Amino acid sequence: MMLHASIEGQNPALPANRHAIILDRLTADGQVSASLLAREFSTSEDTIRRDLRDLASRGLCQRVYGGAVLVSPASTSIRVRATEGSERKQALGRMLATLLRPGQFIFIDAGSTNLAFAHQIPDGLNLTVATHDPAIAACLVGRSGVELLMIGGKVNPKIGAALGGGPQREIASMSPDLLILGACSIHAENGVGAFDFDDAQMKTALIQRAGSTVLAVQNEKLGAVATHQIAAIDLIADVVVEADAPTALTETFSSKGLRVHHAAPASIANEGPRHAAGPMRLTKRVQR
Amino acid sequence: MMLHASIEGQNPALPANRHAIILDRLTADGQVSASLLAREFSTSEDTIRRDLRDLASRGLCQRVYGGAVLVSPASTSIRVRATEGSERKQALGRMLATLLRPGQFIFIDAGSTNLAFAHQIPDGLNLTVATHDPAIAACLVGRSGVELLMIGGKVNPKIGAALGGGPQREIASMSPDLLILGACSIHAENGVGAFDFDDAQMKTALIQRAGSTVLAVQNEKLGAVATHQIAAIDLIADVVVEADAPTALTETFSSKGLRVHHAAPASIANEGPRHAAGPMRLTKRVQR
DNA sequence: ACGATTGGTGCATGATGTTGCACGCTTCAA
DNA sequence: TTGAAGCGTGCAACATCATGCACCAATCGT
Repeated sequence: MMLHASIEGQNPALPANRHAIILDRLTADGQVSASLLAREFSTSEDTIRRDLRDLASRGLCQRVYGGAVLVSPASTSIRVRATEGSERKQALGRMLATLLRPGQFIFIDAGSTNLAFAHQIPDGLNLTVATHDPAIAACLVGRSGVELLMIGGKVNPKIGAALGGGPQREIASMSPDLLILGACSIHAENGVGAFDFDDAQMKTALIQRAGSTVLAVQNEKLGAVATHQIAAIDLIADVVVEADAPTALTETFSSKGLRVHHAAPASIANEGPRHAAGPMRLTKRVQR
Repeated sequence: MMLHASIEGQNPALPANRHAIILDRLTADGQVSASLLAREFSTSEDTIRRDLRDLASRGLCQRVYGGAVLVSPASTSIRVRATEGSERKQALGRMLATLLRPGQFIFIDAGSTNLAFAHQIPDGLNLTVATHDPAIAACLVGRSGVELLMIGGKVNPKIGAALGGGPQREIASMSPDLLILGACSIHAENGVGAFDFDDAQMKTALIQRAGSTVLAVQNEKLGAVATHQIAAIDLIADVVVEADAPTALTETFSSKGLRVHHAAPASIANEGPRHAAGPMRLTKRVQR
């Protein structure tokens, strides 16, 4: 860990080395400051920002105003993560819900976006729903017109769902009509990826079992390449993107034969769930 | 959890990280003072107030005059909050939590009382927790010091948990130290009962596997007789009752060899977080 | 050897996010 | 009831960001 002894202000680090050093600093301190790193490497902040953008696109860190932080600090629970960008996730979830057909057997993959989707599932569709995410299951318990199958196993605290050999054996006997695939990266050439090994294995197995697969992605996941590849892009039938998704990327998907669905803009419309009054501060602190 | 080492008065925390640090402080102490935080981050109180407003708008804390306090344990989903509700169940859950020992393997049966208990499980006990209730699992996901085993299967909408042959086979290989048995009836002569056939079968199987069984009951369940008998009363080691439980009934339990634990009265139960002693006095008056 | 290409870098600019302060109002404690 | 502390809002100053562009060096093909 003492590889990169750095004299303040005089570090001739190679570009590739900067990434490693930044990651070290990140795991050590949980955060890095763009301006400090720039001074340390005696480079411009633009270069640091580019590095950070690069790392973030690989899922290795999360950009914030002023620098970057660890992807999922242990202190911020799933519950906190679920509150981030909720309007945009709800919009994606609403569009996903329109793809459902009565009587279908659907499998809902883990993730906060899919949890938002689960809340939007309308009643009376007589669906059979399977999931390995306890939060999604809890949200669907007692919902009329939903028969719920819970996949059990040891719950991975990072992903928030049951992962491993047991769950994979359980789904081996299932043939869902539709798979709602969870948050991961998607790229026209490199296909679909995930950031955790067990999660990737589970997703791979799910895609193989499903009759059709639909994927909802927020803008920051578009065009990113993750550490674990899951499937080629032609295994995905539909993709749901945000209203303001860059057309340059969505066109690469449709040219590959995917159906691209745009969610409604998550504008000021859906403000009301909690305190209607009160000057809420809606500024997002996580960069995109 | 010690990611953000902070030198008093000189914390170079990134703006976005303040949220995580404040949440840490909040869960540790149950309350935070705006002026103290401002000094600690060497920033103005305005910024802290903005942060607090932001967190509160996401339901992660509750603003009070002078700072913020932990949101009362109802911060999960709306559905959960609806079924949870009563302070009496929280009081029972708090007493149940005192019966836990570090390193134990516990199984939590289904039910809203047990969900209230799950919220009260303290951190750092290094427990292994198994449950077949998705709501309870969702509440424990990502909790530090908890290894979570989810029992899968078809979820019974009435009970809100996975029931049937599959789940019973899964638990057949488990030997939990402690079983937190769910809401059912208890009677000194007729033993313990439940109101649903599948649920009763599950509970029977659980009791047989568990090293020890504890049962928390609200007053209305005391002395009642349910439709399906589960076990003789001597299979229960501990029973937790409400503060004002009729002594006539509790004495019949203790005469049978059960340890009877009385929960704190619900009226004062929700007063003050764990650390009563604090230099600052944040009024409980909630801001709007 | 030589020109074209590529990737990395720094700078300028316009846009966006954040912070501290002033001011008037509300709440608290004595 | 009164003084002090806390609070919300608007605003201006400042910091950070994304993008386009020019420049440089290394690489590659001819």
